[in-house]
Amino acid sequence: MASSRSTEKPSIQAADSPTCDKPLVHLDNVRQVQPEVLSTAKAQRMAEFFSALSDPHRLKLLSALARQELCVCDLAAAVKMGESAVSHQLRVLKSQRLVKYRRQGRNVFYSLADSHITAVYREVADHLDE
Amino acid sequence: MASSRSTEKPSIQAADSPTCDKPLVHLDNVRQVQPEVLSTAKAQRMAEFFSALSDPHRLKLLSALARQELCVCDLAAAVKMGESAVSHQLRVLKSQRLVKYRRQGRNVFYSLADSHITAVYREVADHLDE
DNA sequence: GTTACCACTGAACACCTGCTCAGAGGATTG
DNA sequence: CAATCCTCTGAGCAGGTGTTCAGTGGTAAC
Repeated sequence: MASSRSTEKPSIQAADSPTCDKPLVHLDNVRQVQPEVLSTAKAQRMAEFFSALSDPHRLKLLSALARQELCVCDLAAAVKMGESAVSHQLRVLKSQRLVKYRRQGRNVFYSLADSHITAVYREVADHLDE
Repeated sequence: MASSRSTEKPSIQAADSPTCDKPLVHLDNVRQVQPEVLSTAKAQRMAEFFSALSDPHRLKLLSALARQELCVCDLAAAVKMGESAVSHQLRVLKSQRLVKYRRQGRNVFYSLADSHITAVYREVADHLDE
């Protein structure tokens, strides 16, 4: 038999878990939980999304855009950042589809992309307020 | 109306904006939006919260805990990480009150802290699925 | 008491993030 | 076309993040 503890552990190894050098205190729990664990790919995508929201300057930009659409230099003035820095951060927000934009003459106007954002915002605000 | 393009800029400076070397294309917009911008303190708190969710391993841990409470070594096995790494990450999740824990003998069992977490999870999943 | 086990911690290291600075691209004005 | 404005991009660098490794503390079993 495989493994470790004392006298138990009947036919513990799942077919796809070839080796088991870890302590595994409650192996049955582990096996129940494992199918519920996020896939690496999906965890990665969600992490990138939250990562886009994990900077105070980006959150300020979003809160400004929640009011109305704005161009880059106005955003920079509103949140007191350099325009280059704003542009870099907007790129991050764009990559996660948190904002959309339209060109008008020399300006590029940004606005929030969809409504999930505000919903997430509210849930988090509730969580932090308690 | 106030402002915008070429020949104006009469008494533009707000009382608390002493200097203005930035382009400020649409000053009226900026002044409308500014009070809506998150305070630095609140933006910081929200950023820290999202930051706790911005790592794929931590998201995997949370998805495992969504099923049932687990101790550290079981978590390590479920998400295929070292136990030390899990312990470090759980510290982050604890600091944002995303998980709670109870001691039982040699084990420490972790579980999700409250329901806002799953709500946030659903909103983000919806956002990413479209 | 001794041993084994589970969990936590600190240090060191590699990697990633976000800023500033300098410059390029695109569009409008004169 | 020349000049100006708004925006974007790449390089370079401080600072933060996440891992492993080694060691500590606390609890249960012998």
